[in-house]
Amino acid sequence: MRDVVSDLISKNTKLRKEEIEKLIEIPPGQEMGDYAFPCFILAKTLRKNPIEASLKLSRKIGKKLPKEIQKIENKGPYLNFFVDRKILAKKALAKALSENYGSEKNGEKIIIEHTSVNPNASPHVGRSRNSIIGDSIVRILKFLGNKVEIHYYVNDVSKQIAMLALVYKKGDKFQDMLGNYIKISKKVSENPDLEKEVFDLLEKFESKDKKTVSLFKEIVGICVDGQKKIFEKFGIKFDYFDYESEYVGKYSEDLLKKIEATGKLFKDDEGRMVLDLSHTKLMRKMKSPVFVLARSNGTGLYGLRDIAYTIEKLNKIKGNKGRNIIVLGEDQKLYFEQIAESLKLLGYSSPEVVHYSFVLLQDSSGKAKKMSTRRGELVLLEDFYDETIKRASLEIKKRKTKGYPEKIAVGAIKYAMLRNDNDKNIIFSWEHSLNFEGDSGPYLQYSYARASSILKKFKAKKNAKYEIPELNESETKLIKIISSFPEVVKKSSLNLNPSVIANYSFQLAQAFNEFYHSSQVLGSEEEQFRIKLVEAFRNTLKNSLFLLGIEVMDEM
RNA sequence: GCUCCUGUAGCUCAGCCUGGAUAGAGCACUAGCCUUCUAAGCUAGGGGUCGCAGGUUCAAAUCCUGUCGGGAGCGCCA
Repeated sequence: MRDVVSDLISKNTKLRKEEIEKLIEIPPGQEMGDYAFPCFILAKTLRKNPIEASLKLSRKIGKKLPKEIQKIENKGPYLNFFVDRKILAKKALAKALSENYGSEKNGEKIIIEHTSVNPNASPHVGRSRNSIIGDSIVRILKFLGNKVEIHYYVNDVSKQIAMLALVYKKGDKFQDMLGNYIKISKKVSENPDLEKEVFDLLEKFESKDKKTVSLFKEIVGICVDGQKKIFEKFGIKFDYFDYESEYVGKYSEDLLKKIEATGKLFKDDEGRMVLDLSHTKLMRKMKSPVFVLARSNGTGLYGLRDIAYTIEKLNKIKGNKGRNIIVLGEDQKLYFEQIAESLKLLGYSSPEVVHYSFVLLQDSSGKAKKMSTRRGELVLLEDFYDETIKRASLEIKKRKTKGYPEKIAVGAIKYAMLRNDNDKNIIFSWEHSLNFEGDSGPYLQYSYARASSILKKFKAKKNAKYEIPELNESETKLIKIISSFPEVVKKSSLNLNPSVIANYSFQLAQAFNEFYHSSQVLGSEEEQFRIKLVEAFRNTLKNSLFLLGIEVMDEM
């Protein structure tokens, strides 16, 4: 419909269609029409004030309106267009009733790495933001027809695992890891000798001491399995688990030689292998613009292995025009730039990166603080999940319906993690998170259930045809929002930002609830049409929630 | 000290990329609506110097500069 308007204007002015497309806006209120064209730009060329320019344009256009445009109206410097609502509704419904509404067939190969939490404990809510955002991006990209491969990079070569290894006892379970970790962290921070022991153990692992390797593997195995189970509850899956330890030794030593060939690698005063990045923009972002790749004893560091790993991922899509995406916390911004510049030196392009900010805990006084695994000041994803299930079960019991508390809990949590823009901190409070009213996951699922309930009670008549009636305000609003779904999906994929879809879903559900309240469906004169509208809504919301990883149910 | 992100109603957030018409939601608060499709809902109301100060522009929450508050980071952690 926007197309019709821009076409019309371009025929009657000297402006190019693409130019007009950008200028067209949606008026603040429905009574002002469906599209508006601000005439300030015409004022200049016509040498008239914008109000006169608008009048002149409207006289010219008004002579012959296409059938899609019902009327036009001047309002100050704006020219407002009222589209024919029946044509609008017909077009929108036809599209929105198809099952894969909003999807495309792009066929690009995309590798995405997300989650990659330290395998030392159960993930906390802050880190889960990585997985939830990552999973949603996967869904969006797949929905647009791309071939997506999901990777989890397991950081099994770390001080954290070495610390766990010091206190690990046979038979320890995943649930024990966090407690162990907090205990040993405290001890290590107070005792330098113990810290040395930790590093010695890590070195043994890196030099592939058999006993140490099997001990590390055992611990990491328990942790990865435990994490996998939790993510499964959230419907988050991975295609590959890539272990950092695979890149220890020869693999990274070879890489180091290649990096040396760039002439930017040097040994510093203390014997470390350091990459000089003073020629890059990191010059002004770091105290000393270098990237330390190996310790003075010659063993490689995390960054080196990460470069090796990233190159491997990049090679997988080489030649077939693929994309490489990685989801990282905001604490990794500078680090990632170091990786990117290193790759550039080696002649590689760097992956696209999605950064997200941390989840802060709000205490009873209203102040927000960051979570800390080491200090044990955190909310575990598992605990959050359990509490939310309790709350959902209570609600279901109250209204004696059939609902799925697990689905509601996952919906509530995912929505809470996705509704904010990626680079904004999320302020977590139990009170707000357990409130299922208004702007929340359960509200969205509830709207879906309401729609389902209508469709279930509807008895289809044979050969029933529907005419599109005069639309009331809530119907018009709902149809407009439904019809903008494909644009919203595209926008969120372009920015790799699921919050766009989260916000859209809420607007969509809200428009439906307004419609639900104002317009009786069953038994009304417009029953046939309204049923189609409800179907179109339900289908659109289902697709939109699917992209967020939120499941729907017919009853709750 | 330097770099990045962020500041919009009491609280939690949209809008900023791509400048335009009275700055939108939710929670909380007040008053209504269940013998019509699920009240996890809807309607109405109060509540805003869009952190602050400059600048650009016919027009700034939106762009630029500065400044203050919050978050993240800046050499053998991952």
